[in-house]
Amino acid sequence: MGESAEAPARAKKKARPRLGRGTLTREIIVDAALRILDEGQVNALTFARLGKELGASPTAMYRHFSSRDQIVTAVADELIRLSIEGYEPAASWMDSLRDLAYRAWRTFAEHHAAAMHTFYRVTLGPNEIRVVDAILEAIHDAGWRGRDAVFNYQMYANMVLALSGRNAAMLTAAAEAGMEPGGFWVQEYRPAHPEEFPYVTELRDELQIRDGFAVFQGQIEALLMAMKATLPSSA
Amino acid sequence: MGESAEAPARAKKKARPRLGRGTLTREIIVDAALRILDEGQVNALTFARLGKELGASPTAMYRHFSSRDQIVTAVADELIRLSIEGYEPAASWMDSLRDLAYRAWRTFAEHHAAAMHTFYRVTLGPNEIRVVDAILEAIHDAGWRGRDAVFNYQMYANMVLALSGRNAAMLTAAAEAGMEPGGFWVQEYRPAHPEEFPYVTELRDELQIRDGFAVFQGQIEALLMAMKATLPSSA
DNA sequence: CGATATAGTCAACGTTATTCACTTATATTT
DNA sequence: AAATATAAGTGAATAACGTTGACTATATCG
Repeated sequence: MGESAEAPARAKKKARPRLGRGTLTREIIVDAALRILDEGQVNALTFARLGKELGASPTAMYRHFSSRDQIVTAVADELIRLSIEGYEPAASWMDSLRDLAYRAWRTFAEHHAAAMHTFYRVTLGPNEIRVVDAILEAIHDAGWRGRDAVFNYQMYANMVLALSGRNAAMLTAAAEAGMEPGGFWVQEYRPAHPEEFPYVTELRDELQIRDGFAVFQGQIEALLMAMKATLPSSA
Repeated sequence: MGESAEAPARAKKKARPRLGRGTLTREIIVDAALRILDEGQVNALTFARLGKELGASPTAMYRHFSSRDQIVTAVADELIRLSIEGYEPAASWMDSLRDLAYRAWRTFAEHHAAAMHTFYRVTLGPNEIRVVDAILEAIHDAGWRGRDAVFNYQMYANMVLALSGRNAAMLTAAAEAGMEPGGFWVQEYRPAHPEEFPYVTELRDELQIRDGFAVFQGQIEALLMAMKATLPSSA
């Protein structure tokens, strides 16, 4: 056994001591995973990278998750938690739904690489059910019940996730390609025969608008307005 | 030289003869890629799989595309082409936009694994500009011009892509997990403390609805209705 | 203090995208 | 038609990836 403690840095490769027993938990791993994804690259989340981030062996994660996919699903539920942290129902159901929608947009934009992997998943996790209940509460306050309530819930929730998710995916793809954040909102067409595409040609300059959030706001307002118009007895 | 033609099957491993020069083209590769993705698995599209599908060396693809990502982008433009094949403007701008929306939904659902990789990309390809022009034509017919036209175009196009794309992603994830196609539209919560989530508990049974297209229809109608309501001079 | 199960580690495997040196089929030139 | 050039298909090699199984240390319980 000798004096291995004397010059450990010079030793073959074993610089890192073994981690203690309770060092890793699901939460710690999920936090690290989110931190790694927040650097922006879609494929940055690898077991090797997780190991480096936590000073652990890459395979240590398998003691807490049975696959990479399970880690991603846990990150998805964490994203949901972040988005509803501190949420309180507003005075009107429309304001509640607006608030929840903007929260999702903001969280997904902030953690876009993580959101890209998660926006189409149903985690069935502990936080997801909280949001679902919060949305259903607003729907209930508006006056819908039963099947109608669920249909309106579906239209709203699915739309918020889809729009926020696509924005996150575009942000990630833009970062990956080295473009500026709003890059993928810009559509710059230079057709060989402009006369074939008169409308694109006419609006060439205006198509460069890149304020994704304003578009999102417009879409949410459109849905809320249409929902309100179909309210059973709002008179 | 010699009589290698006599027993080629017995030879070491070289069963396949070398392909002729014009055998592979971008189109042929894209078609094969789409065929492979249509089998349903997200990660089925590999160079090895492409090679097998085309009877070619996996690395042959690099003579026509410089990376896997470029193949996926080409598949994206092909999806766009498929979705507008045979499209003709309808009598009213709303019917045109409905038609284009349903086409996108159908194409994305049919080729969901491919759509999952492509719905957030701006391909700037030859087919994309055709759809953009078709949408802008309907917007023009409705009466919008300039900046307003572009904003309404953004709301519409972004929403159709996001909703159809999320549906495609859910279909793919469900296939991957061995669920039935509508699996991810079902949200079945069994909370430990039902009284904490009264609205989820009350609507437990109705939450199992799985008709994604009906929801999509509702969302599109909501947007069209809201757009119509803001038309400048429709009176 | 010693047994035991749990959590972290290490080496290995099969796949993956990508690169590079090569070879051969076709198009062009003479 | 023969010679040449060049683009297109090939195969071996590499590094990184997720996952597995055998191992080994450590915290806790009796």
